[in-house]
Amino acid sequence: MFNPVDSKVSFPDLETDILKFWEEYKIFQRSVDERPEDNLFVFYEGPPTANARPGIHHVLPRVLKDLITRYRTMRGYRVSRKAGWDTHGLPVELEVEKELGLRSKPEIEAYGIAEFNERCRNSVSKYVLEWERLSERIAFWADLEKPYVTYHNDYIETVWWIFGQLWNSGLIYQDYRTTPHCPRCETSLSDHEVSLGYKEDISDPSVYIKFRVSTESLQNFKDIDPTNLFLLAWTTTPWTLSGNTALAVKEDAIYGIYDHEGEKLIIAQELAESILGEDCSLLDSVPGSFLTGLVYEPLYQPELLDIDVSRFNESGLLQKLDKDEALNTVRQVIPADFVSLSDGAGVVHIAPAFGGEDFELGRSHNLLFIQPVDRSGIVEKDLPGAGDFVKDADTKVIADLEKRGLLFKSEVIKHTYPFCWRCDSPLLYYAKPSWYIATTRVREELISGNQLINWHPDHIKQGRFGNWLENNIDWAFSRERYWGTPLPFWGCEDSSCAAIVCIGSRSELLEMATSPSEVEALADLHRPYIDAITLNCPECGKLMHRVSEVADAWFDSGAMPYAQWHYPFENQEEFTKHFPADYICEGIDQTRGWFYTLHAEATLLNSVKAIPEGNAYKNVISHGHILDEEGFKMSKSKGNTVEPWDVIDAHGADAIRWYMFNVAPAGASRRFSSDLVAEGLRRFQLTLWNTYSFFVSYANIDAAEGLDPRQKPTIPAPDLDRWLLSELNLLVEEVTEALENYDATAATRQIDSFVEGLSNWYVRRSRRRFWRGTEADDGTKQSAYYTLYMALTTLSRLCAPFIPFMSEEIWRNLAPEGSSESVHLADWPTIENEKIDRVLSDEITLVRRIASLGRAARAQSALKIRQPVGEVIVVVRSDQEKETLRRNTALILEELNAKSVQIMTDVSEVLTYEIKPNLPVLGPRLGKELNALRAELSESDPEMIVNGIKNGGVVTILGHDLRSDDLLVEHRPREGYVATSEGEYAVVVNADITRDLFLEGLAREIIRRVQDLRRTADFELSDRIKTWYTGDGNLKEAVVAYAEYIQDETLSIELEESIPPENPLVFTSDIEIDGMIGKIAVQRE
RNA sequence: GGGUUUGUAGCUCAGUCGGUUAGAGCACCGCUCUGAUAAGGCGGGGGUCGGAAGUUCGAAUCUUCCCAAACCCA
Repeated sequence: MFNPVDSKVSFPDLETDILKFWEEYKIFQRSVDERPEDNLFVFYEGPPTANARPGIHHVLPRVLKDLITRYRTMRGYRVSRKAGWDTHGLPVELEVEKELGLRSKPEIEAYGIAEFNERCRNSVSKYVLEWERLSERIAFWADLEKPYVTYHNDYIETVWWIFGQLWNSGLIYQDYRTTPHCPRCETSLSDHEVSLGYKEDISDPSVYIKFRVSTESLQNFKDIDPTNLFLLAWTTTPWTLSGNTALAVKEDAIYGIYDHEGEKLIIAQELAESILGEDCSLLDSVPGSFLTGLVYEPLYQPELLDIDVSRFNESGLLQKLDKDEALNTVRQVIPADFVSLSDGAGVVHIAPAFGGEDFELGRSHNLLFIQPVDRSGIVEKDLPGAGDFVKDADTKVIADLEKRGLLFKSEVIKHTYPFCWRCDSPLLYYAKPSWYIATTRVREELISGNQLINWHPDHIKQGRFGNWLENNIDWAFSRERYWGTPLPFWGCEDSSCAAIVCIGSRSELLEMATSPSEVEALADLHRPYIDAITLNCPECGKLMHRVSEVADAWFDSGAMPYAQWHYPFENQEEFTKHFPADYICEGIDQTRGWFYTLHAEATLLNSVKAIPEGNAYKNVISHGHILDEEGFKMSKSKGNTVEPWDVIDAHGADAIRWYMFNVAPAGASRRFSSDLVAEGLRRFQLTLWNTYSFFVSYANIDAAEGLDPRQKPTIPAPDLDRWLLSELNLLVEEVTEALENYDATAATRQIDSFVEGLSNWYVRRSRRRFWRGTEADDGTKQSAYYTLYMALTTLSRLCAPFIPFMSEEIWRNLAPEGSSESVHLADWPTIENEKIDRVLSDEITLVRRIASLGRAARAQSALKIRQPVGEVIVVVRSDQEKETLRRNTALILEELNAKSVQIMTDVSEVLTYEIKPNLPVLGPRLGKELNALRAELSESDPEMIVNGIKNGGVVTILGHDLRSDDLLVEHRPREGYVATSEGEYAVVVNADITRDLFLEGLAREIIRRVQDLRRTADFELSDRIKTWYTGDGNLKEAVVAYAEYIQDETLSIELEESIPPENPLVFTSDIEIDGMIGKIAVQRE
């Protein structure tokens, strides 16, 4: 006996029970521990940040991770999965800033870094419980009890070790980079943050400035008089003009030299008219390349004002110049591709300290680098607008230039400009020193390593990820922030020594610290505590202080394969065994995120021989995003997230999981739809559940007679059973292949279609075998039970990784004696090749197709299904198909409720033909003549052609010899016949109803009414009854003629023609069938 | 601005080494069946296969350009 199964089930309740079972019996732990230690499948968990509640969009990656790891477990691998939390970084700091009402770095520092970081630490665990609760509820199995946490000291120490390895190999250097900088928060903004703060219609100055060309450089400049010759440049940021160190032109553009009110102006010819107006004359034209090298007089010379001046050296690094060197360097015209002729003057003002393109140009042309504005945006020293914020300095600069006669034109434009999304300050593009890892030095290794990664979807490899690696730039990994892994670099306080050391471990720190006891007392490696530790300079013996920056939190995430084990300080063996990962899975946005940082750090460490392998992972699913109903990404800030608990409480976790796998391939983005979750539940889960429930209820009835579904039948299985077992094994094959290929969607779609066939064909066709009593058994009942039992227990294992709860429920109830107590401890089903019979599969497909056509034909006949018909004629393509159907005659008769069937390959009396050219064959052969042939074919007599090509004959049309392979013959019903056809198949129904058929139809109507009455009376399925009837002569005749049939079908021990007794135990109903009136009654025996 | 991906019925998706009338599920309408089912069956409406041009006997499928969306980058 199995536990009774209610067909009405609440999946959320069921799942909660299963969760208790898993917890009580430690099923997860055992699913790991019971697998052999030497057969590992390594999974890495990409750490989420738990500083916000998890949304439905966090469910997808979790269930994809869980699917593959569960599958591998069942395949016999030991799959340890350490959970992890990503805890550092700006998003965390921003949350805390918001909470505390802090608006800038000075305010944070005034508040206190220690307390601030403490708040950050608490904030990241704020929602850990929520995450754990959701993870558990959706059956995401991971070791949540011993997760790795990026803020732990051990984790930080491993990150330091990595820095140490890279530093020792010279892969780390310091350089400037240009970033969008908020002068009020005094920090760089990420691109994402910048894009949050663009504003339209911002008024800014639009000024054209005259740069005087110095006369010394004009020896050979055409025949132009060098006096009063100016280059005309345009800018919307006059405050950057003091940082100007070059002018850029487009080499292949034409520049004109114009006489304008006695001055000579150089400007792109294309733009001249719009800027100069008509009040000018063209003196000469030159290409931009002719201008390069021209020396011009600077507008301002900060080098005279004790402002630091540097210059890019040959290695592209900035080198500070002394005053004389600075004064001896001229400013020149240089070429640049990015010079636009769509606005401005075609001459671009270059200030390397204040723009990304400018900075790169400075580097490639060894320009001067002058930054007379501090990080809070205040102009320095004696420049115009000194002491003012840059935007306020603009008007003073303009006034100054006007006074000096160097302003050509000053206007105001409206354009789009970025502002800080937090404090609304205008952002400045500002070059700042930053720490870099020379990833470009291992670019070849990054690219060749990528070739070994198995990407899903595969276009990521050469597309997104491959392109990113091809265009790799050095990794700027420092952040001027507080809550992060502190960079382990200490610099000598003596600027003439300027030595830098990198600390690779706590013990090294202890060794080099000026006060080892302070290091020993260091309970937290974060700022500000670490900042207090000083070292003795190994070069000069003076004090060294830590640099102020922390590491990019992405660096932490990429360190996870090592840091999760505190490698190399501990767990060397664990690390070796768990590197690289067999499988990882994250969103498509991680291409430049975790997928890259993992790959980069492994490649770098391998290149310095710190680890034996250069790839951190072998297989990866990069999944698309869950979008909202409008197709936009879900995010907390947009407020368009879906609460996962609502969906779970309504439909259950299995339903969500199934939806995630089934609705779209993992790589595609999908709009979340609760309706589709419900649809999957109805179509798939409930169908499977009801099949299961059907099985259990009948098996329990028959158990009373000693029937055991687990018992292998002694007689050979009927075709239907063989068919199901064949389909089942094909399914095992397909699902296994799909999962080996990390294709969840293909797998679920196969399972879906199997369950459809199981329920709507196998069970429907087998229902009577389960239903009839053992006394009527022809020996195939045992086979039916056994077959369905095999299907359900196999399905339970196949479905276990997808819908772990329902699979568990089925397994726990049905699993054979001695099986593992959880399906998740069981082994993946093996393919029994000898059970696969593809011919049989094709045959049943044909039979189902013919049955479907037949039902359509019957529907057209306007006869109800209960009314038997005399004959159907089935037309198929070949003798082989004819034979197949002949073997399934009984089945077709029953499906179509017919008395006899004729199976033919040619029925010209009732059908006519339509002849079509077989295009794939004739197309290549005939080419252009195909159209003429088509026309001719539609005019020809189809019967003549069919007769012509019969038995290998040839028909000649328009000079072409056509054989049967060249043509397709389709059937059309002749007028007056009820028939349905599809391609070369057709079913014809003879709609003549004889008296006998009519009575049988009536009998079936009566049976139906009795069954209805049984149900209204709430009888049990197996209750035997007594039945009374009275009525119209036709009805009586039908009952008499088909008494035995009616009794069998309705389990009526007695069938009596009389007025039923008045008795509360007797249920009576008046009936009316096509105007024939009667009465029936039933009573339980 | 660049790269990658996607665009097929109201919704979610199949289908593309070029081939005959572009399919399925859901939703909608009609009919039907029912002693496992929240179901099942049969039929119907609903598509310029994102748009345009080209190659070809033939294009949802190949080529080019354009449009839209998502993601990444600038």
